[in-house]
Amino acid sequence: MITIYDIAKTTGFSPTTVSKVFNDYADVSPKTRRKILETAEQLGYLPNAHARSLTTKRSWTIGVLFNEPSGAGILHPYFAGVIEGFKKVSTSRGYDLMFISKDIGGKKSSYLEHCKIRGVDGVVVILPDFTDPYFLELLESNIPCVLLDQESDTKSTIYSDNIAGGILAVNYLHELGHRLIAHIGGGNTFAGEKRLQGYLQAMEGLGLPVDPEHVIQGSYDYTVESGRIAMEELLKASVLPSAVFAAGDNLAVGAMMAVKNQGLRVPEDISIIGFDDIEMVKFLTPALTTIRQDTYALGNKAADMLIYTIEGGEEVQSDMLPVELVIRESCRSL
Amino acid sequence: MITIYDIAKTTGFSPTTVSKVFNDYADVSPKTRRKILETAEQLGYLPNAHARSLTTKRSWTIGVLFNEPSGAGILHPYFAGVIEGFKKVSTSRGYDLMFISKDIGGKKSSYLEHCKIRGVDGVVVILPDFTDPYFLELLESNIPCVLLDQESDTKSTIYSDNIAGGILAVNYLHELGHRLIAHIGGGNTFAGEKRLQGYLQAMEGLGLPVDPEHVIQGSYDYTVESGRIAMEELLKASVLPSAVFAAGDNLAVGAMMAVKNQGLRVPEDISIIGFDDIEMVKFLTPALTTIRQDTYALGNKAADMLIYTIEGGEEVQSDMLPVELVIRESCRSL
DNA sequence: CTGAAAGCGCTAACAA
DNA sequence: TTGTTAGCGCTTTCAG
Repeated sequence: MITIYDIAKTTGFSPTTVSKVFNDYADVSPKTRRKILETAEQLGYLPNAHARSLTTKRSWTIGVLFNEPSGAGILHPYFAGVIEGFKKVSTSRGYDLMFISKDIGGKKSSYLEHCKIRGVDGVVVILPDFTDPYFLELLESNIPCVLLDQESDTKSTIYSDNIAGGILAVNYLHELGHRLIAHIGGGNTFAGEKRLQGYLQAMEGLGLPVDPEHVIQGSYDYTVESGRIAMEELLKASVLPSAVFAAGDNLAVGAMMAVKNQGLRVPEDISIIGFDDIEMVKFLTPALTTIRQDTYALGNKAADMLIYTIEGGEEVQSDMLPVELVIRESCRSL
Repeated sequence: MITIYDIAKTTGFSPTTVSKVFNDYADVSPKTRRKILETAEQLGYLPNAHARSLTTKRSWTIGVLFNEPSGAGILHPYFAGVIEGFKKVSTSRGYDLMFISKDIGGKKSSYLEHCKIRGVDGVVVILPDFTDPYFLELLESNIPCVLLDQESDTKSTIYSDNIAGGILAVNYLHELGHRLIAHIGGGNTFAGEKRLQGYLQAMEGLGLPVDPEHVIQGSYDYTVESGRIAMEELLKASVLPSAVFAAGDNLAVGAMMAVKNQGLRVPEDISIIGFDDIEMVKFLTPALTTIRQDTYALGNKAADMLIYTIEGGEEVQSDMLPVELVIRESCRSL
């Protein structure tokens, strides 16, 4: 392995000067800079990130925290989209991404400990379950964080305008003539609660009564299976809704399955609208009408915020991105 | 930050002894071991991974290389499934995962350089394009690697039995009575070529002629769009096939779209079989018949192999996992 | 069973 | 503009 000492030796300068060149110090003459750069090239020198981190206390690494227990994790398009967007900007700003789990060195540990051991500069948190004590511990630490789909006074946060999304969905259904509008919720999650709130708010604004039988909670991990179960429940209601707003596309897909299994049709018998606009839903029959959230942009923004904090920004930031109604075929006009 | 020096000071032992405790050396008396562990706990000591890596030349980090240009990357269920499986075992063995891109420190660089700078212990490669010079450079290096869907003499490899999958698909179609069987290929990729090979082999075995007009290549990144385009091409053939075997589920989905857009129906007019069994396809109408590959198992195995190499295994390993026909509704009996 | 000393590769005062 | 010195936190001989 070639080190700055090797470069120092062959150029005749000191290691310090060599180091200065690689750190863009101004007080190096153009001539020596050139010479050092040249021989570094010739020798095939590559800096050692660990050594650098040891002295500077900066690792240029960002930890990625996401849901493991559910197994949905990385496989869920929401997560994947956010990470994709996040990676794009963090990479261009010089940071690499590392997965942080509760496992480290093959032993169980907390997220916070894992982060400290690895010396990450900051962490992006994409956890649906915000009651996890290890997550809470992280929140109370002074590690730079950005939280997705979460609210916090101490850490920066970013999320889609879930309430507006819920309202958008209900209003659209109302415009189509629907009055009996049910909701399949995203369980005990921030996004789920906001979407439910949007639903409730819109129903009230429209003067539509909410039948308690028409509000069913799906599971926090937004699986198709959970949507199916919720819809089966809904189909047992004394009065059937004519439309349902599902808090996630997977839930909506599950709901469509349940409807079909029951011998009913979407949208002829029941209209369904989802939330997310994951890629697959436009290929369903009927293609799913849904509320689109821009996961890629969410990831971009999250990275901006986190890097701002990492690089000394004091302000706790928060941002909300607009959502959009995407009309396809799963909702019919009454 | 608490270091082993702090522990040494408060316990009265030397830093060396403290270090030995954390490295499970046998030559420490149970009593001192206990005392050191206790005060470490009290002081809230956490090891510093960078410092450790600097001396040991081991980072307990595995680099993850995957396709970025296509943008499909992490969003593709194949990739996500493999990573999920890979992460599971590598994490339990004490390794963390880091994304490796061609960007480092905000500047362009090669994969190999990025790996060396970060000091990863090994890398898992999931790149469709095996002509990428930076990938080749990595192959020629002595960094431990495991390659997915690739063949190599110098690095360990793992993939599904793509040829058998192709054969399975064609034979199934043949059993259903199909004779005019077309193929939409996965382009210039290892998996794509093997699947094509399986197709050709089966056709020949069955004594079915292969109409050149009936073999169209999709793009290497297996997108829905590329499947749609390929199918449109196929629909212009002088003789229409009664069935098509698509080398990937996304391609199959695109093909289904094209068929529908043309006013034809699946499977009444054309039967379609895919490859992968990504989650969404069972929710399509008709639900897609496909060849399932076990991406999670692929990831598990890949991690086993890579860690074997990292930890000193000399042997270049290679493994092939079986695939399975999943019959649903997109192929009809003639 | 314990510890002293050296060194991993790099950066950061501070002098010169 | 350049170099000396010290040190980041840890591991590893090797000696006691």
